[in-house]
Amino acid sequence: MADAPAYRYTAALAGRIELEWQKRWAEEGTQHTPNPEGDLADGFQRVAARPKLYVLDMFPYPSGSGLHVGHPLGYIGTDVFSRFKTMTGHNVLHPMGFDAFGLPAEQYAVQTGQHPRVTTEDNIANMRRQMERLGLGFDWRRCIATTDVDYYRWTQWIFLQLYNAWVDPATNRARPVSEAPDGDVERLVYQDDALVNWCPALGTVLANEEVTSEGRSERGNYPVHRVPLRQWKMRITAYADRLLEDLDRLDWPEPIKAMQRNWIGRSTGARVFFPTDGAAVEVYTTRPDTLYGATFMVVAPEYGGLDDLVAPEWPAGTPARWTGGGTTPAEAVAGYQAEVSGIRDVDRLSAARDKTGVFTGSFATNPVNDEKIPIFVADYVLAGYGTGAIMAVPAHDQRDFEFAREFDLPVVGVVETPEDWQWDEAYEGPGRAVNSPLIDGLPTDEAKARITAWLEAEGRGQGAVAYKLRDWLFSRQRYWGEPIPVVYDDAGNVHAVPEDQLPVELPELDNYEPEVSDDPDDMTVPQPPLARARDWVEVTLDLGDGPRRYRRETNTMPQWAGSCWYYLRYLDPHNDRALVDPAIESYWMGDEADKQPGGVDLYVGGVEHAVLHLLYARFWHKVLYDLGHVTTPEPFQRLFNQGYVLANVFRDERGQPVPALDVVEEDGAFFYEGKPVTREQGKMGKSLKNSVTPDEMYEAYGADTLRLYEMFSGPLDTSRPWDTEAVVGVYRFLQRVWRLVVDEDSGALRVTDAPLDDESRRELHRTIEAVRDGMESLRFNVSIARLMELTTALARANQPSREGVEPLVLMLAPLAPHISEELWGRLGGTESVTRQDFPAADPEWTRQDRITIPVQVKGKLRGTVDVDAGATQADLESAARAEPKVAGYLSEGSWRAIVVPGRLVNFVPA
RNA sequence: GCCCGGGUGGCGUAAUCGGUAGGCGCGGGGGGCUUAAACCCCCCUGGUCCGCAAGGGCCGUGUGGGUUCGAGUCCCACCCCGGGCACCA
Repeated sequence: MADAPAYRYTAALAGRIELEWQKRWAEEGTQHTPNPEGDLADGFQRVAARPKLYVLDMFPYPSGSGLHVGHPLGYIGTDVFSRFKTMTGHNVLHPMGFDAFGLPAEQYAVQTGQHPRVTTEDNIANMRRQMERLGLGFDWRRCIATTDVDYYRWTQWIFLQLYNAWVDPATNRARPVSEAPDGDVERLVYQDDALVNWCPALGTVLANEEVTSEGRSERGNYPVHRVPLRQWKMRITAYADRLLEDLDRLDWPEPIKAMQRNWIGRSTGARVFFPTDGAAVEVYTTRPDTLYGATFMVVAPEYGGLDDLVAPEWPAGTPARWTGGGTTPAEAVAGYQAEVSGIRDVDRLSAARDKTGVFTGSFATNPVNDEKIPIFVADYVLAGYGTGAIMAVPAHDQRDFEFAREFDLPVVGVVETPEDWQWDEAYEGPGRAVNSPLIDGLPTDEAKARITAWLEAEGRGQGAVAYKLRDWLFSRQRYWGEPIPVVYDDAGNVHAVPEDQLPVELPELDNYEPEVSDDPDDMTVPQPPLARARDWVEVTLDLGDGPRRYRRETNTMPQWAGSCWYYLRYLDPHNDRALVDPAIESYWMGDEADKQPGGVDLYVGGVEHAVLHLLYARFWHKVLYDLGHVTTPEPFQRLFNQGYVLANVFRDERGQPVPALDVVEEDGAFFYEGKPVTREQGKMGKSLKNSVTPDEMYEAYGADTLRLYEMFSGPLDTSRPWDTEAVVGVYRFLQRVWRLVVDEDSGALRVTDAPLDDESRRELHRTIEAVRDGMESLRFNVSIARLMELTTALARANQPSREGVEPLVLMLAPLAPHISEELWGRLGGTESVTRQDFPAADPEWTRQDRITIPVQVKGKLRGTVDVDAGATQADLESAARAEPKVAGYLSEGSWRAIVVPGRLVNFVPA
């Protein structure tokens, strides 16, 4: 190393260049993006005529372990794209912030007593340092953290906007409740006593979305129980249709759209009333055409009207199998309810187990044929979907079929089945209706329509839609979250804290203990940590009728709250009169063509947020849109999912990960401390002991090399394994570029002003075309490959031509900004490369005059011919026939030529 | 079970309209520089067969079929890998 030439591009030199330019960028505000007005408007004149472009990353949680090389993949991609777009004449906004509320800092506070704010701010400072060291060109003036009081003040303000709004059925849009014709409307935020997912080990309630299909917490994998609790909810279901329909207008990956559609889960069918001895039971079905096949009815264990359905005693002849061992229906139902709640809930959420249930002792009347059918309680029917009650058609629904088998109930086919149907399962496909007097012979779709019309005419039902989407559980029993800005009076009535009394700040606590239970099955729900702050909870406020005593809400908001609107705050981060100035909002979010929903032009992040974050943010945005606070119906016009950086995970014989760095390979096998270990691919992370930090990479190669490596290892949307060994490839490339400009021994400038020859110039312009294409489509790996080829070509000259080197340096600038700044300066540039125009291909030189055309015989390549680009079919054929290698194959028989001008010639037997 | 992605050299990838498969990088091999090593530079590198060589033949994009003058690319069936949802009536 010591003997390296004095001016070679080494890690040490790269480090010096990078730190120097990072300092200059910060001093000169190179990365600042001006607003059209307000406190960040300085410099707007220069870019006023440019189109705007809003490029956004999903902001990170400020983790204590900082970044590993996998984290910044997307940030580097958006940075390259942003720098490219700036050089092609856009006013580009590319901000960064921190999603800083969350459990880890709170748990650390519990263990150490250190205030979560201190932990959080330390972590933010560290991650920001790492990002700056990478040369990521964020406008840090706009940096926000969701934990900033000035930020969560507006999160609380938005909460109040929703609390004080309802969806007007006349327009299907949110309006302030103050405009409601009468006070009795469904607010978009409300309290509900419904069953919640209580997790004793975490000491909190979780959203459905945070519970796995095994009935455990997504974080920590602890048991979750369903218990009734008074909780805040947001009425996202009021927006289900719009959230579904507007997906069609978004430029998002289809799989993400599909996941959101599936999550919303809209289905159409009918509600049908089944008379009983008491009140009629209403069921929801997507197959009203199978009504004649309904041979029993099932309600959920939590069904609201269940008590009225329980008969005083078992009807004569009730099979023992139906009673669940209860001497009366009431005893049987109560026993069953107890069985399926509590600890059994864990199992209940898992599919594919035997059907269970008990008979209620009562019957309903099938409205189409007046048959008496028994009513059961069973947990395969969910209280939260449809009406919580179903008509069971065992012949045409597999779940009902299994239940009927279990309880020996009749299976009556009412849809024509395929000829050889064996009835060892339900037939769920379409077919003509049979055994159904009102609709016999009709195909399924027509039968549905006909029977629904009949039900409506008879007043026995109506067409209906149902959604899988549930309202959003919005309370958390945690400290480190946004306080919910409501108070309660002595009578327990809810009062919103007036806007002018925001923010409701988090109180200081001595003890952050969330009262976690040692018993993961403990069902007693404790008071949230905020309840400990007595002086804060008990408060005197003047809510318009003089000072009175109130009790504050002690639940906090979920972590999703802050991330629902951060993209709006970046636009106008210091505004203390509004969450964002309307003129600034419409400048950055508006769509000038007015053909698209508008919003963020490019939003890059991982697929893990396909549903939750992206659905919640769309929901809030639509409410803000309805209420006139934003100008677009959607927040994110284009979404792009970056891939992950994967890494080898090595495990010892117990399956424990061992430090990947210390594993050695011998003849294709892997060993750690002499013992064999297994290898697999996984995410990079501390727990898998395979993290590589950016800091190690700057040390060994510099930030530009790291950036370039990450962009070169594959297209941005593809996951790729990390391979430290392969990093040296792009490092060598940067050394070659450096050497084009700088003499390694003397440091002198090597370029000559002599022009390129025509062939080199053609190559240059074709490269420019390809590089631009790769940049536009976020396939930087292709751009880099072409730049490598150009570099090799330019290096062939004794003295590289400035005509080729300057565009090369400019094209490299978005990817490797530091070395490009340095080289640009050495080439005589006086202004930052970021202010230069990206090279444009001259059509004069991308046009090909002579082209090489492949010649095939019977589809196999046998030679090539060089011809004028405009050669006619006849010219091409005769040139091809004249090619000696080809002629050999054509010497016998007669051949017909298939000629595609500009493409190829193929000879086939005539 | 249902719904999405994806299978190209030893490895990461390229070939974006159906038209020369293997460009770029890693790894590997050979050579140069060096007292030596590292760094750096140059050349070769899909498999296989024929040939002293120059050169050439055949095979080859997960498997099997199909469409086409021509298929990594389009169609059908299947296999494997990854992800999402999962009693939603």
